Amino acid sequence: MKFYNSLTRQREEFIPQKGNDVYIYSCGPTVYNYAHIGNFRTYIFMDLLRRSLKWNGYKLHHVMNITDVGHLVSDGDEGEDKMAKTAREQAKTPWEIAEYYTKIFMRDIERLNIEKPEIIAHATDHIPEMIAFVSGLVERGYAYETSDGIYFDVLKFSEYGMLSGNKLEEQKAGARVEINDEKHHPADFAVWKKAPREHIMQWESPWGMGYPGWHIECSAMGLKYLGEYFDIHTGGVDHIPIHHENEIAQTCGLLGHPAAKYWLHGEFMLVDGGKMSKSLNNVYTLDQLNDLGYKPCDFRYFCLNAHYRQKLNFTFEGLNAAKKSLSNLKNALLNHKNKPVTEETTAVSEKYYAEFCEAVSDDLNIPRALGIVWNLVKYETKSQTIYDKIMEMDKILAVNLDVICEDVPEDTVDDDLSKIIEEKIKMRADAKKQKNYSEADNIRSELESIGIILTDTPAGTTWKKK
RNA sequence: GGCGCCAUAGCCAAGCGGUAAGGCAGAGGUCUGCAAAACCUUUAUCCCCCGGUCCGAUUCCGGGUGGCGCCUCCA
Repeated sequence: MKFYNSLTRQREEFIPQKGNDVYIYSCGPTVYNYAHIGNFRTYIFMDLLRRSLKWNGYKLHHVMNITDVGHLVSDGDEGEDKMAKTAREQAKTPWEIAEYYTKIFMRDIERLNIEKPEIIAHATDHIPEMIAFVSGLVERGYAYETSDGIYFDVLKFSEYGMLSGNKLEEQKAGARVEINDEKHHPADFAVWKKAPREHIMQWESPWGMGYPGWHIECSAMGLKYLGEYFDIHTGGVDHIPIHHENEIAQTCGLLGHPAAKYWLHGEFMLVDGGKMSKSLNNVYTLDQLNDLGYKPCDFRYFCLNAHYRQKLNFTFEGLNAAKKSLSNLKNALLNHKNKPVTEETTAVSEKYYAEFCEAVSDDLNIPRALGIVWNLVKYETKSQTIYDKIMEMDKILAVNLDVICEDVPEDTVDDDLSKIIEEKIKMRADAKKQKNYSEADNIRSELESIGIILTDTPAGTTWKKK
C-alpha cells in the first residue's frame, strides 16, 4: 500500500513496524456540540483507511480520542474550556454535555457505516497519564511553570514547525494577542492549566488543582495504548499547524523522537465554495440532511466521489447528484442478481476486482475505485459473479449497496386527504379505461397542484407527496 | 507579510510522460395514451495563460493569472 505522508510530503510505501499489526491514532471529536458534515468527512476518511488496511490483511490497533476536557475556546491557552462553556450555557455539568454529544456522535458514525476504532479513549479517563507526561517534560527541561500553568518551551525543540513548514520567527507579528507575558515565546503552549477555584473540571497535580492542555491528551493516550513508536496518525488538515505540531513537539520532548511514522490528513469540506462557519449559516448536521431527505449513505457516497486530500465542495446540487448516482448504482447492481455465472463474467469481475484493489491501496484512491465499480456494473453480460464482487467492494465503500429500499419517513397526509386521493385515482382509472385521456391528465395535474404525484405501474397507480 | 493546497466539460471528479476514468445534469432513442421509472446511445480535437525540457506534457521545470485554506478555536 502507499500513503501520502504529510511529514515527508511524499507518497510512501507503507511498511508497518510490527509485522502484520498496524497501530493507529486518530484525533477524534471535542464533544461540546453536534458534529457537522465537515467533521464526518474526516471520519469517513479515517474509516476508509481502516477498511483498506483490513482489506490488505492487517490487524488493527486503533485509538481515537474523545476530547471532553481541556479544549479551550479561544486564543490557545486563554479563554474558557469549550466543555465548561457549553455546560454553563446549557445549565448542565460538563460530564452531562460530554455524555450527550458523545452519544450522538457515536450514533452518527454508526449511521455512516464508520467502524469504531478498537479503543475509544476519553481524555478525562487519562488524567494520570497526562500528568506523568507533563512531569516528564518538566524534568527534561522542555516545559516550565508560570503562574497559570505549565508551558511547553518551543524554542527548546529546534524542529518545531516540521510538519506545517511554519517558522516560528515568520509568524505574523502581533497576529496573536499576547496576554500572558510570562511565556518565553508566543508560540509556547499550555500542557497543564492551573484551575481557578470556580473551574468545574479540575484534578490534583504536582502543580495544584488543574486540568490538562488540549494537545497533551493525544500524546499521552497515544503513548499509553500504542507505545513509543506507532504507525499512523490521522486528523484533519487544520490540525497540522498547531495541534499536531504541538503533539510532535511534546512527544519529541519526552521520548526524543516522534511517535508516529506516517501522518495522514483529511482535507476540508467547503460549502458553496467557501469555509463552513456558523455565522454563514452553512454548517449542516447529519440530522438536518436527514430531514431534507438525504440518507447517511447518500452523504457517504458524496464523500467517496472526491479524494481525501482534495478539498470537497459541498452543495445540494452535488449531494443530489450523489443520491441519484447511488440509487442508480443499486439498480444497476440488481440486474446482476441471480444471473448465470460464466467463465467470461468470472474473468471480467476478477480483472476489475484487481483494479479496484490497486486503486484502494494507492493512497486510498476511492474516486478511481468507484469508477471501476461503475465500469463493472455496466458490463453487458449480467451475472451473479459480478454482483458478488461488487458486494465485496462495498466492504470498502460501505454504502449499503444491497439495501434497496431504505425506510422512508411516514407520510404525513391525513386519512381524509388520502381517501380523496384514492377516489381521484379511481376516477382517473375509469377515465383511462374509456380512453378519456384529457380527463385523466386533468386529474393528474389537479393532484399535482396540491403536491401529489401519481405514478402508473403495471400493478396500478400509486401516489406520493412531492 | 509567512505557510500550504488547488486550477480538467453545465456541475462533482480521476488521471503521476504516450495522446482525456466515472457520476450528475443535458440531448437522442426504446418502453408508456401521456407522465414517471428503467434501459440503450451520445456529450472535452483537449485539460487557466506564457515560456522551457523531451520524439512526445493535462501530466516534469520556471514564470504569470485566478481560487481556497491556515497563521485565533475548528475535521
